[in-house]
Amino acid sequence: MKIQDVLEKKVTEGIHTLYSVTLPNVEFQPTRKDFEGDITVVVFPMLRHVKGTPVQIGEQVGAYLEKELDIVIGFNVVKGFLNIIISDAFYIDLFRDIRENKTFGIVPQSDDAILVEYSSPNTNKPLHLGHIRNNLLGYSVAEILKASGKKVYKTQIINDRGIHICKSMLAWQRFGNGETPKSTGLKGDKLVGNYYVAFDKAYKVEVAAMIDVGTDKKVAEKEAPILLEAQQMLLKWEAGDEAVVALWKKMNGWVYEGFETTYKNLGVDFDSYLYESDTYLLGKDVVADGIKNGVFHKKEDGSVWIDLTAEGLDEKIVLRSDGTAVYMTQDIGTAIQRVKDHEDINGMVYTVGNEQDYHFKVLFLILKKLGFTWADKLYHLSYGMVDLPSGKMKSREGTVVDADDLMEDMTKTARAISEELGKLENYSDIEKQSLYKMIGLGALKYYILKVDPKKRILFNPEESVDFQGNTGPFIQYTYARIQSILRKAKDTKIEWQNELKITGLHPKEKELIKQLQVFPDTIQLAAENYSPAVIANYTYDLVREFNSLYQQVSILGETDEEKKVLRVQLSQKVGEVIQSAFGLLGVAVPERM
RNA sequence: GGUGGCAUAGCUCAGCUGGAUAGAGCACCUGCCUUCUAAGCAGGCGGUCCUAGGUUCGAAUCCUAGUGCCAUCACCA
Repeated sequence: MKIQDVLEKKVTEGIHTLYSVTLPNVEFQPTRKDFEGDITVVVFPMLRHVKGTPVQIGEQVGAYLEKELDIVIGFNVVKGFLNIIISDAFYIDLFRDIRENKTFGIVPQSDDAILVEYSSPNTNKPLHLGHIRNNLLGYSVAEILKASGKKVYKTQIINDRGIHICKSMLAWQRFGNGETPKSTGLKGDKLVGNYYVAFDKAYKVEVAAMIDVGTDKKVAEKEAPILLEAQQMLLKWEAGDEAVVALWKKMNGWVYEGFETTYKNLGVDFDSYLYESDTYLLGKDVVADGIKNGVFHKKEDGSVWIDLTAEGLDEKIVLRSDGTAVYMTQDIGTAIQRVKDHEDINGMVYTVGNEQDYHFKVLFLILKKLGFTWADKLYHLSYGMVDLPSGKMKSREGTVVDADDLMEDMTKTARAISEELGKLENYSDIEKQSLYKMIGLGALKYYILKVDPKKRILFNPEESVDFQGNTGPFIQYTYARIQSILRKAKDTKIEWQNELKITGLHPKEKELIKQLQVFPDTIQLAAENYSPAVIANYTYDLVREFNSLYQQVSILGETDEEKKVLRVQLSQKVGEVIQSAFGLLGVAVPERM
């Protein structure tokens, strides 16, 4: 039983005994560091029910608790705060339980299943820093939900069709000279991305030339020959033209290969994929049904709309007048398809940037109006943009931070720092390389995930991501130090797996146990809020607490055998929790660094 | 213009359902490596919590209005 539950019961009982009043609830908070005590009862809210001054009530309740409970060994009252001192024995018992629990904080998987969508890129250009945030968030939230007891399916929908990929295809046909990833040594997504840029360049030249000979700018932008040709290509694709489809398949294939490499390096994975080329027609049937049911209405020109003005939104198009699908149509179809594919799911999470807040608001509302009861279980995991000091990233202007390059840079930075510190003498080059990557990626992932998802991130490529303080490497470093202790403990044959016989705690040890104790609640909180930042901040606090102990007392040098055993056990458990928490963030931890 | 989000130390961020003197990191300054890894620890400096009202015993937190930044409101994605 949790200490809070025990105390709540006793406080309520005490108030009832002392004042014959039944409290609806009792408010607790951790005792501030500047006061003596472990947990604090806030007396102010009781004043509504009990007559008296906060200090009086606090004193009486404190005395009652001390008399009634063995674990309460003292108290003090400051203004309206009753600070309770809990016995070391309680925390030692608590730690015994925590230590024995090999999956501490992790709730066993239930049948409550949920689908998490993330990444979902277009296939005309490589992944960039914005995608990295999306991928890290989606992956981490999926892992957190899993740890909170849910069954999780990770998925993505790939936007593989449309005018954008046709542009790359056309440019490749024209300027490509048959280049392939193999012939150029380029990653497939990079190669295709280059042609997307090449298209834009050629397009701009054409537009400028037309304007020079007197064409109106707007007309030129709409009628540049290369653009018209790309649109022709899209029509051919939709008509199933063999040559176009073959080219489309070939170039998309290159892109997928490139993406896979990036995902692998980033350490994210998926249980399933959907392609828009497979699903873009699905929504149309639903729209047709919706017209019959009166959810949608057709205008004279043939376009189909939904009126959401009653809900405070506006009219939204769901089908163009030429009968082709818009994004909304596809998303309706995709959602329905997913529910069909996963009969056990009880909710879906869409990891998509906050620029699409409105889109998802409308999508969920439409699905609800269509009568799908599961529409209430959809959640848009909306996150802020990653901006550069110069503003928004724009792929056509070459201001994007490329995902692969960034990971490579982080690895290089990790190498430079490691070499300077020179702690890896007997590591092989391969071991070193994998460690540099682990640290570099750790820095990057933590840097992005520690920020509340809904806040935008300002990323300055000039100032490299930190490796000190509240950072991934700092936490990895602590983990490595712990492993070093455990290796030595093993070597020196300390009987540290034995049952604890200790009766008293160092204040730092107590603080550490308190911090360990809240790990399970932290996972639940992170899951409820879809926020890896909650996990990141928790881990940082835990690690700070451990380092403080580490510097203040000797662990293996402790002469009292029982104290030594406790400290080694504490170290081990802290290490396990770091590994577990970082696992939820998708960050690996090293044996040494 | 309508709607939504954000605003906390020079910079980057915490601050749980309202609770004590608003916390970390970076940067700057001062100590600490013959003893478990100094990517560390201990301490110092640094705040009109955007502004003005309101609710409350109590507001960074909740409500209202305003300011600033961002997004969105297209037969775009």
